[in-house]
Amino acid sequence: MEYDFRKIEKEWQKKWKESNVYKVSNDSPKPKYYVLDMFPYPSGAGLHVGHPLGYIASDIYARYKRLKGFNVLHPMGYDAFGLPAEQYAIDHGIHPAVSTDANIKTFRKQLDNIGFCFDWDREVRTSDPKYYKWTQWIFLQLFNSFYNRSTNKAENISILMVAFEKEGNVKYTMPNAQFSITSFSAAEWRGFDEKTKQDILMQYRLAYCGIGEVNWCEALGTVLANDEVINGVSERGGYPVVKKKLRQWYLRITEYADRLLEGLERVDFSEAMKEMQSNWIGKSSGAEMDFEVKSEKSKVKILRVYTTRPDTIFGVDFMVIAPELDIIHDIESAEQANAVEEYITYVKSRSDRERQAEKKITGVFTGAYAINPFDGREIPIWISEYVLAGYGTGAIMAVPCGDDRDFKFAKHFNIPITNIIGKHFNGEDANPTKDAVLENSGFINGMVMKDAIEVVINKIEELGIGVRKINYRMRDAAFSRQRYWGEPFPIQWKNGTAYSLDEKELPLELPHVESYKPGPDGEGPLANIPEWVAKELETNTMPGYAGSSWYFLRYMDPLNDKTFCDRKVSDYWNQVDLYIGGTEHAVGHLLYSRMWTKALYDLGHIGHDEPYKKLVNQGMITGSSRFVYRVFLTAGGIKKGQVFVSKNHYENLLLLKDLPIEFANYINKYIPGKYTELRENSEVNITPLHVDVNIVDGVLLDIEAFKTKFPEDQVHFILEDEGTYICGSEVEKMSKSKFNTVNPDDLVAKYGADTFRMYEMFLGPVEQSKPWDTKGIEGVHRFLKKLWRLFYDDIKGKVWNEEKATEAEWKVLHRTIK
RNA sequence: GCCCCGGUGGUGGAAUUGGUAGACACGCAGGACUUAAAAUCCUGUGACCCGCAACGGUCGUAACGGUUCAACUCCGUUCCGGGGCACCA
Repeated sequence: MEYDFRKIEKEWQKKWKESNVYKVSNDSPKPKYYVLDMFPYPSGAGLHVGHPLGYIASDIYARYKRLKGFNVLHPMGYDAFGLPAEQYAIDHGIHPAVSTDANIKTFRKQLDNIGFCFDWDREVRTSDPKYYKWTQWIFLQLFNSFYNRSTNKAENISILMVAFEKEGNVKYTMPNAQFSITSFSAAEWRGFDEKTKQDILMQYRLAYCGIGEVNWCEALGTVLANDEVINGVSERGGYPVVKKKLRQWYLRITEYADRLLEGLERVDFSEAMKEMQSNWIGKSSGAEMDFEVKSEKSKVKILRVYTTRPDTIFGVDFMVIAPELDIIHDIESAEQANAVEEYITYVKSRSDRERQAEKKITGVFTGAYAINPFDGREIPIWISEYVLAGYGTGAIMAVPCGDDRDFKFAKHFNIPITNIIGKHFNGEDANPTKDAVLENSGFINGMVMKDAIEVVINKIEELGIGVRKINYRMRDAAFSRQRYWGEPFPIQWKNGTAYSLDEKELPLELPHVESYKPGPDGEGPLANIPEWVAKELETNTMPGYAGSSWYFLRYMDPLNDKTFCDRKVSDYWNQVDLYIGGTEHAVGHLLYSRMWTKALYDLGHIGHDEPYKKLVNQGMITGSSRFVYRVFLTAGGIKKGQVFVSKNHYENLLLLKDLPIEFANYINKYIPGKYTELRENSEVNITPLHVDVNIVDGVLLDIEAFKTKFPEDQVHFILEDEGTYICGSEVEKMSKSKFNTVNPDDLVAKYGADTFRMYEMFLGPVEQSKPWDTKGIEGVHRFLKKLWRLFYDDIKGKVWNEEKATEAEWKVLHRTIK
């Protein structure tokens, strides 16, 4: 009785299905355990062997926990809204809903093949109106909330309105300092018209609309979030991204910066992951500090800067303002005005991309001076593109002996450098140390720098010339896309004011469109639909991360049509105990879903404020590409023949002078022309070509299989001495164009799901990235056959019985397990 | 440039309050079975040395140095690989 995996697996999969064995109840006396995979985007390409790695790992763990007596929630679904489906629709005229549905069917079939123990009754699709009804509902929760900084949580906006009626906004600092009205009394509030009131409330909402500089990608026709832009180009497709001012929806994630940071201490994520997130949040503490300005116009009296190093105050040799700041025109001298104007024009001409790619040292003197409040020194005020308008106050105090950028700037423009750290500064490099003893530093002379920081902050607060201040690098997250294939906003505009739709009107369904072309003025395709526009409905749609920010909650209670997830149910399942997925979502999905969880927690909809207890990041499975080497003679050569040379010959060919005689003979066989000619003319073109890895065994090419792809008479081979063809190899990303993808279906068909699953796990640690190599799968398959034979002999059949095991047998068993 | 993680046989990896390095498995080699091959079973398998053999010896955890009776494990320096950040003051 041999190991007939096809029969075995088919039989069991059928049994599982019939008996609903993986159906999970929300009502169980067993302790719960929640194992979650990052749900896939159902792309048209289907699964390759890299995708199931994490699913297999989580599946094994889910089974383990189930056997250990836990009630295990292990669901699967689809992140079905997104750009590629829409792009495909534009190119092929197929509605995204149709192509997405077809893709999901393929995915499901492939997943079933591998024999996962998902509870498919809990499947979710983010593009399903029954699902996005609740995405819209949660959006409205955010829209109708503000962040109360004194209670440190999200609260309903009505609380704010009551407070405004009573006492204005004294107790509630407006998060947006740029807004035209930042403080008002109760009387003033009552005097405002409806539109002004709504505009003010918008400045507080956790989901808000505003005009902002956004990352606009012309090629994709949409706005992208910061984490979707890599080095000035779009993450998807690598298209140029420019800054553009547009009306946008945002999530006020900055209000959660501290809690997102603090929460990291309570979760089990890898250090690398935590670091990525905390870098992204980028908390820094220091002080804002005012400098008196001395300028011709004397319009502006104060320049406010942000610094993390108040201890270096006596080393300030110049100030720098970001070129975008309006204050520049109030302080520039008549003499410098032209130069300043010229410089601002130059900066405007530079794209973000250029600014990041070539970090040139540029800048111009404004003609104005700042006064150091501690020693009265006059400090020249410059403007330069290296200071960013969006961070801190957009102005800095420059300390060239301690900061590399300031140092280079000072050197470039010949600004004298004050040394406040003695021998720690060598005059050739800045030294950012905090451990030096201060010199030339007035009242903090002789102090160690890190101790002086506190002393100086206290002093400036005492003198009333500044405040202690914490800054974050993280910005509010752009939350709208000028696209079709996403959740519509449940928002209706009336006289330029956004109002939420009533809950009863949800879901606001995505209407059918004929064209996916963008609407006018940078608006999305929904702006082309007259009925939509007539109702003044929002024409933007939500970004891809909207649906994925809360899907782990919907799995708990997927069919509920009264609420997104019953509170009793979410209290039972609570946090995801084990979450498995790739690192690419470190600062996107993971941060957003953590924020949504915290907001839902604040508003009392769920009972926990961190969604994932433990996160494991599976490594990427890279492809191992194989190459054949094609030789063409470009002059007087063969007309239609192609010669494929094996690897060793290829390497020799690259070193023409080392070409062995035997090889010259080969060439004579297939290529007209003498070896010497070849050498002198070098009119030979050798091209490595990707060859389908599925017809290569290790590095040995299946020559017969290869020949089927080319007409026999046109293909010649120059083989190794043993008569084999050795391919070249290289590790690359797995992709169809590189012919290095391996389809799990083929492997499952050949070896069975158990072999395939075991082999994926055998490849190495889940967290590690590693190249796929089918070579070792035979060994795992043999191992499983051996295991099978422990129970069934090929001839004798069943070799086990139900007798009680002897002590010796128990020993063997446990030794084996160990 | 800065930050984080890692480096043990041909391969995946065992072994750390410092105490027999390489468990287990894959692969590979030799043998058995077979007309032959596959499958299967048995044996061997870090490198080197001595010996008919049993036994034994030397080296060995990226490299070098240090602490220790004792180092894969602790410390220092360097090299290599992977990942992240990159004008955030």
